Amino acid sequence: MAPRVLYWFRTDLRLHDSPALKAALDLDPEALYPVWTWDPHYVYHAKVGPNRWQFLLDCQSAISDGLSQLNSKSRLLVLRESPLTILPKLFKAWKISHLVFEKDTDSYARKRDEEVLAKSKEMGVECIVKYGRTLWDSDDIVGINGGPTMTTTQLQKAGQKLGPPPRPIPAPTSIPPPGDLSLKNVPQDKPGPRYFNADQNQTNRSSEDATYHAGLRGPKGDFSVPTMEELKMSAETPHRGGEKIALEILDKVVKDKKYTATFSKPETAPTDFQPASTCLLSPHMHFGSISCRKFYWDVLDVVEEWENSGREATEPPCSLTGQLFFRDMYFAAQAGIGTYYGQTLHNPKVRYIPWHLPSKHQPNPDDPRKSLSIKGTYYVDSEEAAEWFIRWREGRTGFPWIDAIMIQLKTEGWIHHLARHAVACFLTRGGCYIDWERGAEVFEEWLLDHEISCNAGNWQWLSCTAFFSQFMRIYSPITFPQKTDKEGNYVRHYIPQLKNFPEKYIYEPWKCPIADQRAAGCMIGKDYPKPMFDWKDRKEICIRGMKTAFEAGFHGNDVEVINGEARTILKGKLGDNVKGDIKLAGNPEFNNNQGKNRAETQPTVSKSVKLPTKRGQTTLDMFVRKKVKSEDERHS
DNA sequence: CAGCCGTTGAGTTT
DNA sequence: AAACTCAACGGCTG
Repeated sequence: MAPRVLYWFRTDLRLHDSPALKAALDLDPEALYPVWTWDPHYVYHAKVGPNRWQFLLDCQSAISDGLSQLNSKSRLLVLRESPLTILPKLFKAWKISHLVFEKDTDSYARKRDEEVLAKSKEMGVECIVKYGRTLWDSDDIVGINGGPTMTTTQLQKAGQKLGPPPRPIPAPTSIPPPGDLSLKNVPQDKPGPRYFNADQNQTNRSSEDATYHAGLRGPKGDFSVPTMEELKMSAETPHRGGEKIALEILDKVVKDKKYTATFSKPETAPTDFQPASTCLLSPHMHFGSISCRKFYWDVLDVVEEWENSGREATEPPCSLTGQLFFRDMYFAAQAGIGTYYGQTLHNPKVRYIPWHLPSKHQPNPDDPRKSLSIKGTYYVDSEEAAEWFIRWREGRTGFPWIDAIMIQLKTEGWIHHLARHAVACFLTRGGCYIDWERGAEVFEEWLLDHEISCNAGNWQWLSCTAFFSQFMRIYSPITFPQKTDKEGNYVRHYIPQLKNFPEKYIYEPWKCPIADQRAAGCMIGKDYPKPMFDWKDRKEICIRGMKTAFEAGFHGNDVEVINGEARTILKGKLGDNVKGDIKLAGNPEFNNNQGKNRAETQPTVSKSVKLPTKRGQTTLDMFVRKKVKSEDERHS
C-alpha cells in the first residue's frame, strides 16, 4: 500500500532545505497532508504580542501558497486543536500511514512530541523525525561535548567532529495532493480550563471573542490560516514573514560580497535604523522560513571566493557564520540542560543572584524538587525595583538610549543585538538589579525572533549568570550609543519629544539647562521623564552585589537556593558590604537640579561606596590570590 | 616647548 | 571573580 503521509509543520515554515519534508517525499506517498495544529500552549499559555502573531500567520500563508504552487490541490491545513488530541483522530479519518516532522529540542516541545510519538506508535503509524532547525543535531552536539555547550569553542569543536553541516536541499518541484479531507465523526476537543482561563494574550485583543472554538477547520470550514482580524489583534511592525521574503533578504545579503565576507558583528551599529546594520533574518530563522544551513553555505561560498582572490574575510565568532554558531550553541545548551534551561531555580548552570526583583520561579517550601511558579501577582522584594521594572518595560526610564530601544522593541518587534545587550545589562547587573527572567519574559512577548534557547541564553549571558562572567563590564547608557550615533538620530526617531533636543544633552537630557529645554520644546520631568535613578550609583551597587554573589557561588540547583536560604545569606553579606541603601529615586532632592549646580543636588551614596583601588594594589592582590589558589590546589 | 612617560579615569560583545 | 585598554593629562626633561 502506498504511504499516506501527514506532514506536521512546526518550526519549519519553508519548502527549501527541509530534511523532514524531503524524508516525507522520499516515501513517494500517494497522499501528503500538510498540517499545522494550533497548539493551545502557543495560543493561550505563551504570551505572544500581535507583531509575532502576524509574522507567524504571514509564514503560514506563504507556505500554504507555496504548497498550492507545487500542486493545485495542496495547501496548508490548519487544525484548531491540540496536536495531542487531533493527530490521532486525523490518522484514523485520513488513513495515515506515516507521520513526519522536524525535530524540536525545546523542552516543552520535546515533552509534547514524546507523547505524540508514543500515541502514533500505539496506533501503528510510522514516525520519521529529522533535525533541520540547526547546523548540527543539538542532541549529537550534547553527546559529543559531554553536556550542554556553554562556549562557542565547545560548539565548534563538537561540530568539527560531526563534520560540516549538510549542504541545503533544493525545494521540491512537485508534491502529491492530500487525499480525502472529510472529517466525519471527528469532534473538536476544546482546550480545558487550564488553557481557557489563562489566555495570556487577552490584553492584546480588542474583544474577547475566542476564535479557537470556531470549529476544527476555522470559521469558513476550509482549514484556512487564521487572520489578525480573527484574533482581534492588530500589528504595527514593518517586518513581515514568509519564505519568499526571507530568501530575497538572503539573496540581497550574499550579492553584497564585501558585506558578507567582511561582516563583523561587534562593529555593526545598534543605532542604525531604516535600514538596520544587520540583515534581520533572525525572525525567519525562528519560524524556519529560512534554513540556517542555506544561510551558512551561501555565506561560506562568498567567503571562499573572497579569500581566493587574496582578500581577508572575517572569521567566527564575529563573522556571519559565527552568529550561527552562537545560535547552535544556545540550542545545544537547552538540549543538554533540559526543563530548567529558561530559569535559575534548579538550573545547575545558572548562577544565583539575590535580585531586588526576583522571578516568578520561587522555591516551593512544601516540595523542594519543585518550583512555585507565581503568575499575575509576583513576589515583590522592593517596591522601588518593581517600579523600575515597569518603567523599563514601557520605555520611560528617563535614559533616552534605553527608552528608545524599548519603544522600538515594542512597536517593531526587532532590535539590534547590541541594543538588546544595552537594555538587558541595564535591567539586571548594570542598573536596576532585577532578575533576568523578568526581562526575558518581556522579550519573549515582543520579539519577532523570540527563540527560548537564544533568548534565555542571552539574558543569562548579559546578567552574568551563565556563559559570561565579567560583571564589571557595564554598558553606559550615555557613552555607548555615542560611539555610533553622536547626533542621537536613533533616539530622536523613537522618542519624538526629544526631536529638537540639543545634541550635547541628547543622551543625558536632565543635564540640559532649562532655557535650552524650553527652546527645544521638551521640558525634562514633564514632556520626557527625569532619570529614575543615578546610574553611576546604581552601577556601583550592582557590581558590589554581583561580587558578593560570585564569591558565595550559589547556582540554581544548590540546596540553599532551592530551600530559599541563599537569598537570606547573600542579603546579609550584601548589607555588610554596601553602605547606604538603594533608595535613590525616592529622594525628593534627587534630580531636582534643573539649572542648578549639579554637584549640590546629587546623592552622595557613591562616595561612601567607592573603594579607592590603586593599580599596583590590584595587581598585587591578583598575585597573592593566584598564589593562594595554587597552594590550595596542591593541598587538595 | 616638544616629546616622553607614568598616572588616572572612563568605558567596556562574543 | 574589581580586568584591561585607551586616551587624556600633567610633570619632567633635554
